[in-house]
Amino acid sequence: MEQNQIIPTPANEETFEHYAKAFKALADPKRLKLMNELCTRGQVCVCDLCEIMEMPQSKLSYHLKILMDSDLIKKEKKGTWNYYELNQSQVNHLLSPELCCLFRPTCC
Amino acid sequence: MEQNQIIPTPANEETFEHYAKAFKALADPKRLKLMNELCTRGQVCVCDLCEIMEMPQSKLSYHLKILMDSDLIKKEKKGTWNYYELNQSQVNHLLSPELCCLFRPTCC
DNA sequence: TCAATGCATCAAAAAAAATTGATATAAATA
DNA sequence: TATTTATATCAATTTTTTTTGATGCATTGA
Repeated sequence: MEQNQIIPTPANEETFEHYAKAFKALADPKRLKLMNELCTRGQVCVCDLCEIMEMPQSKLSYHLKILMDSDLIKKEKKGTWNYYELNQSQVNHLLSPELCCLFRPTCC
Repeated sequence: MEQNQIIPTPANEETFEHYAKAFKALADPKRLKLMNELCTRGQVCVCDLCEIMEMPQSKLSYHLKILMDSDLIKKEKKGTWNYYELNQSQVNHLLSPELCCLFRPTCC
């Protein structure tokens, strides 16, 4: 799925659906803030994110799921806690280097 | 607004709102196809786009407006016709080089 | 085993976006 | 000037997304 070399993507319906879904996940200011927090903090568990984002837990879970479904973030379970972090390779695949300081941890 | 050097973007509410709006414009498969058509064809007028996209005119105008409002496309009026084309600098500002073949005309 | 904590999911309600058909406006042409 | 063509916009409807509060399921620790 991910590679370093640029391989042409076919311009078909399926491709547009795929990217539309990814951009839909990015199309919300709270989710962008969420990604930015993960970008600067690294791994964070849901309960900490609730406080950081000042969001009820069910709402946060909803938004985390949307980001997960587009591979923009990753989850790691440690005992009772679920830790989330940015999925750098997917972010880099989609977004320009200009957006590095917001969402691309290794870039700046 | 646009520059070649990378200047850090502040991670505030306003910034997230701004990019959320841009990604929202990209968050629809028809609009992505539209951008891809403009990418490969260059300047196209609305009536031609209607046929290319197989879309009623009012619907097309709606989607063109959304792309315009995020600066992803540009309009040029020539007599009775309105010609639309991709706004390369904005596309490049947002999207990764990997997406070049779909939306970045000069790239491939 | 029992309570408490962390988290996902569900159903209902609210809000936002997309679609549709109709109408308005402006330029071109007869 | 009257008609046609190209396009934008509007209001009503439909569809999709988001929010909210409740519930359920693991896991931990008493």
